[in-house]
Amino acid sequence: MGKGERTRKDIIDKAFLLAGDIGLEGLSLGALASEAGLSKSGLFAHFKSKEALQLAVIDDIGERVSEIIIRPALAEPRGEPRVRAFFERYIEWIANGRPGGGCIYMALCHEYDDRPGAVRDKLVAGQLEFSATLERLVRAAMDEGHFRADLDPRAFVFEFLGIEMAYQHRSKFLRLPEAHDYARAAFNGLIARSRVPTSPSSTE
Amino acid sequence: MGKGERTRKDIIDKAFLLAGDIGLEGLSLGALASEAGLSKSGLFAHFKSKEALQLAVIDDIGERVSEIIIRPALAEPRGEPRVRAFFERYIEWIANGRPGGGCIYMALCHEYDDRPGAVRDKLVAGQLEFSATLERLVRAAMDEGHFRADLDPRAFVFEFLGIEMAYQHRSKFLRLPEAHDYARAAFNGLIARSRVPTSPSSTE
DNA sequence: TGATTAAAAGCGACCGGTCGTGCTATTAAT
DNA sequence: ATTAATAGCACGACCGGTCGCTTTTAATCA
Repeated sequence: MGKGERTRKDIIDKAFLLAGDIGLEGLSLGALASEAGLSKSGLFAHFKSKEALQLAVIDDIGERVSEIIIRPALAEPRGEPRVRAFFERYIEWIANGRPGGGCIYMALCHEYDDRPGAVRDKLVAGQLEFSATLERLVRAAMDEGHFRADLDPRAFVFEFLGIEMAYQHRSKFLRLPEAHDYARAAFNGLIARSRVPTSPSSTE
Repeated sequence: MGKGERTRKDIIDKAFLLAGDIGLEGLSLGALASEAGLSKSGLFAHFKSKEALQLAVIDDIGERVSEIIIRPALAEPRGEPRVRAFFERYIEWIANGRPGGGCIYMALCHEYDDRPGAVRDKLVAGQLEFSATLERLVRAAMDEGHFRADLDPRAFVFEFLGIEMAYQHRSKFLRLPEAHDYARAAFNGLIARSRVPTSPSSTE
């Protein structure tokens, strides 16, 4: 029984890596089976359909995100350090590529832009929850006086994710090495704009 | 002959729309053929392979981008209006979805993150050229004193594309209606930071 | 301890379907 | 009659998924 659970986890791990390369939909069960060291029919003993496997992979991604990004960030002091740790963990996840990272929600979405279904719903839910977590961090930093009170946390999240997306796209697809520096600089600018202003009176 | 050229353009138009929905790789020649009103084998009279068709579609996207985004932007006065027109046209392209827009490079890239080939190369080239055009606009605005001299044009382009990506992702996939406003606000912030400072001495 | 047995897991073969891609016959215009 | 273009069709490869059989595993009982 324990052995079986181990196999199931192995399959999800391999599927996680493959999905990072070719997406959740393009993932071939035959390729996954041979990668995980069993036959295609053996897969169906663990997952009753491709969709069930995809949903399991999305669950797994959520757990990885919690473990690798969210939990370590929450271990940091409240306010800017916590938001910054969130950024650092996130950028590191993207930069690592694989193993252990490399596939995050965003790369998997475009396949489902116009394709409704349980997989799409779960992807959307996962990302909304992720955004909400970051938004909560920012809101807490505002409440405790680390960020300016007139900041819009959702706008912050919007810009944050834009930076991460541009970083992922320009480093992984366009292979521009300077993307890393620009991402960090853009994030620093975002933080600077979000901090309470040091000079007391600056009216535009 | 003229008739043939017309048919070829029709096929590319349909392929452009289909690729916007399901990507360049997921595009099915059978679906495309029936959509364009000919048989699957009829396609091969116009394009000798799927790859040739994909390359033609990418060329077509480049022409559309020139026509719909770049050319109108260049008609605006130099400096901020030109950069702003670039942004407005781009955001409009994304918002339109279809017909006539909706498919832009970014949504097509993830399929080729780890798949080398002529299609990937052409996609990369198209995007680098697109980025270079925007970078040239920003650089000109700097040279003519509209933007601050210590601005990094590539960093500007990085943030610009990040905003557009976040907008596309959050409006088309997550269906968040506020994405439009946040994109515009983020762009205004980017412009404000890029302008020459009105208050003469601000060291920080 | 060693034999029995039932269940769990894995395997190869195979199904219907779709894919990209060539070949061939038919059509239609010159 | 010639020729260019098209439709129909067959092909091999691959897809997600099913089925029946064999092997391994682990608990049971003598």
